[in-house]
Amino acid sequence: MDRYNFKSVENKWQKFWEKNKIFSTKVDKNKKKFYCLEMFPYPSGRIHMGHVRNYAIGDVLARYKLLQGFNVLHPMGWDSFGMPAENAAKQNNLDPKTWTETNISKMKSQLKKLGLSIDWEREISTCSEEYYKHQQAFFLELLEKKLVYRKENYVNWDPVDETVLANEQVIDGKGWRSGAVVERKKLSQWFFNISKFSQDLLDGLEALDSWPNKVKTMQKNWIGKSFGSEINFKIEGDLSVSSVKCFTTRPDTLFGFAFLALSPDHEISKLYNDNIDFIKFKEECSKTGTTEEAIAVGEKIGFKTNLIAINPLNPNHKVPVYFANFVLMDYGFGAVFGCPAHDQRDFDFAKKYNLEIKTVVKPHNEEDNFTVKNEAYSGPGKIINSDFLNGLEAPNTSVIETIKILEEKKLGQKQINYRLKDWGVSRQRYWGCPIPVAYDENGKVHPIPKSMLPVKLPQNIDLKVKGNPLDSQKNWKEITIDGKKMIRETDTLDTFVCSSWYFLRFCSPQEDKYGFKQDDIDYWMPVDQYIGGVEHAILHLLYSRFFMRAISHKNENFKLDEPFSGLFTQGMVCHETYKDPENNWVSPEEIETVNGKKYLKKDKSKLITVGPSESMSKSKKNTVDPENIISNYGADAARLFILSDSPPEKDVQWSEEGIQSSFKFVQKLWNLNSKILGEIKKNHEKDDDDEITKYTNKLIKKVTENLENFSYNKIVANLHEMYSFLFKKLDNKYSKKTLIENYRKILILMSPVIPHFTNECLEIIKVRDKIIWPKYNKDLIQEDEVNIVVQVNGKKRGLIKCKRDIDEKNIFEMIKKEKNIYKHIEGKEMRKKIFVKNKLINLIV
RNA sequence: GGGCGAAUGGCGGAACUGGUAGACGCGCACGACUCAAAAUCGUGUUUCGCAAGAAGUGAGAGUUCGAUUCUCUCUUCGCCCA
Repeated sequence: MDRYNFKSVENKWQKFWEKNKIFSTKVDKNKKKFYCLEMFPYPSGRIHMGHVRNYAIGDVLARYKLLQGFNVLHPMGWDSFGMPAENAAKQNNLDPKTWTETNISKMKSQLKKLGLSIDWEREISTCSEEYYKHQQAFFLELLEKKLVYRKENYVNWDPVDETVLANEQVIDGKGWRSGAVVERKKLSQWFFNISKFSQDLLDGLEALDSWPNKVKTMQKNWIGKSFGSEINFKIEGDLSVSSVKCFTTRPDTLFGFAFLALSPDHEISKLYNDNIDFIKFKEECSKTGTTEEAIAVGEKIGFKTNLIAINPLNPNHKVPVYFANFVLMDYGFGAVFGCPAHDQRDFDFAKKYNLEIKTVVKPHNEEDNFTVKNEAYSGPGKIINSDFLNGLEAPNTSVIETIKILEEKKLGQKQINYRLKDWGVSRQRYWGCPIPVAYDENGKVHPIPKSMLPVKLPQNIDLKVKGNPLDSQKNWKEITIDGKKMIRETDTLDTFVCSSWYFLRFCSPQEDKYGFKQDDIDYWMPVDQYIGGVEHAILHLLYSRFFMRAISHKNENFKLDEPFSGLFTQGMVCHETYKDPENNWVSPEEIETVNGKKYLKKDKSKLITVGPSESMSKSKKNTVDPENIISNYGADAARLFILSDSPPEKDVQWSEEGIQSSFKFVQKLWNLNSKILGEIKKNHEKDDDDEITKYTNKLIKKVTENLENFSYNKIVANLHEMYSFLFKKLDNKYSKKTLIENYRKILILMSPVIPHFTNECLEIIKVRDKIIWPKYNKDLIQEDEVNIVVQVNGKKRGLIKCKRDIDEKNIFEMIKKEKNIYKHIEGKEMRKKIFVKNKLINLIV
């Protein structure tokens, strides 16, 4: 038997697809559309196994939908702005643009070798002027709608990268990329008013039935709606402060009030600006990060003022006012009332500064004299020690009742608060989309006129300067608008902005006047299936959902809220980790296996320790290079394996044995193909056509269902079963016509997973003319004979093979003849019989 | 600390609305081919037991004729938020 030459076959079909533009798509209103999108990659220069998995999953779906007759949009592009380009350029004295473009062309050729059904004519790159000029127009549109604004804000400042970091880019108080300890710094920044849509973004989740619940919950928590009350505290003291506003979700614990804590950035702090101790305290505070996590983990410190706050529910109850590092200025009103007994953070603070800890909620299973001891109690219970609030159910009834009382007395009012903050989009970086505004000599903001767009990034600039490279570009910065001299904004946009609308651009990639054509959007959007890593579950998806709302806002034509009607989050690709005797990480390529033991290839005396399988990462050296895999085993084998071992939503373990097994399976399928080819040349006397037709029908049902449910691993199992069935049964001598017809269907079933191989086989058996997804015939799926399980007292005692739809009486007669089963019921009293048609009979004796 | 999810052979994982637990793959063992090896093919492979049989889906309880599947409690792990 001849060997299957994957190299020439894969090359042949990739060329065929490209030359005949098989995957290029146009709007066709007579056809149902399907928009299949995988998250576009950052052009780092090499694809990794995560990409292979992501794009293999998407490609299976796109090809399946194509075969079903959908008009499929399956595009690809590049998320090409961002820091790695700038850093790489700095290190190697290159231009980020050149670096990025080289990477794109490398990665594109790697992706093409995977045999993806992508419409490459729609390729976009976010760092191209054609792309970002539209983004700048969107920015100005949002500015006009007042959805973009500028404000001074404390930011996470990375002193090494000299840039502002988003909260989620700060990990354990350190910059996610540089690892430097993050500082707090006040800067003037551009913000997208995403919080305006908090409720809408929350409500929108309800309708997203085809999103994983996990992701919806994460977004819900991120938006963080909370119900509570705004309270006005009267202040006494020697300063010109009469009251402080604060937000709380637990007004019902007001009688446990022990202190009022203000953010160090609170308005009142200005009155302490000449207090040396306060200045020192503030410095101390700036050492803790601004993330909620940093605040929760870090030590709680306070600065006592000589102000006194008064409990609105009891004017005789007076407590000290502190500045405290754990109070954030942008949550609530930058002030919280401290109730140590029922909030752990307040508890820690009270312990430290010796403040009263008064219990006002008792758990249901405790006596009325219950007191909080070593930790705060935040669970449900009954209100105690609280005068007229005593006895109320906490927190449900008590919160509502307290708010009523506060409102009646005009001391506060009901309020809904969201955790979601406005999105800071300014980045002090060169390699990003320039923000299209300028400032006059008074610092007033002027949008760059549309006629002057795009604001292009200057080229050939020195990236090695400290801070933002654009800031040092005098020639570029200075601009004249309407005869007035102005200075350009030198910050660039967060790259998350680029990825918040790229899926719209794919619908009209060549449109010049605007970011998209309304007609195209009306046809293609929303994305029917979006596929990508769960790491983007919150930000990218939330920002994209916001961006659609921002464009829709005050817009007659554009009425799209949700960009992605279906979402699928795939798991990571993992690999075993290896260490040599000196405890250094070793990559899989440096290892040789002898008798089941792994040794270092270079030095075979050195035994390798095998560690747990972990997500592939360069630092642990447990990566494998997709390009090597494809050139050694072929794209079909790579696709087959990455889909075979685990369900797509879970992590998959890459292994040498696994890819080899897939490689062998392709060869086996090739042998099967040769055998079938030989078989159809013969003239058989006896036909057994029903058998293969029934089998194929069942297979169509299984594969189709598994495709619909993203159970791609089960499809691979189906194909293995199909192979062993056909390979063994072929000698049963099917008629030529039936064999070809069924085999043709089977090849089509396999084609989303291994498209090169199946196209080659379809060509060989000369049935490449009518390739559509096969349908199964329900009548052919039912078996005439079924196995009925016989249970005695719920225990399986045997199987009976009998005709379909046999009744209880007949099956009982048959049981009597089966000695091995009958012995369990012989001579015993029959109490009950449970009979499930075509499945089971349970005899209770 | 809170939320969500998961737990099935040596390993990755199957099992539709409660109805034959372990599909399929890996690994392993034995056999065939071979001077030999690789490749390939065949057989077997949850555990205990020679067998009949018994036990068995993280632990414990419950509902049921029947539970991997439903309910409760607990343990461990993962992810997200803190």
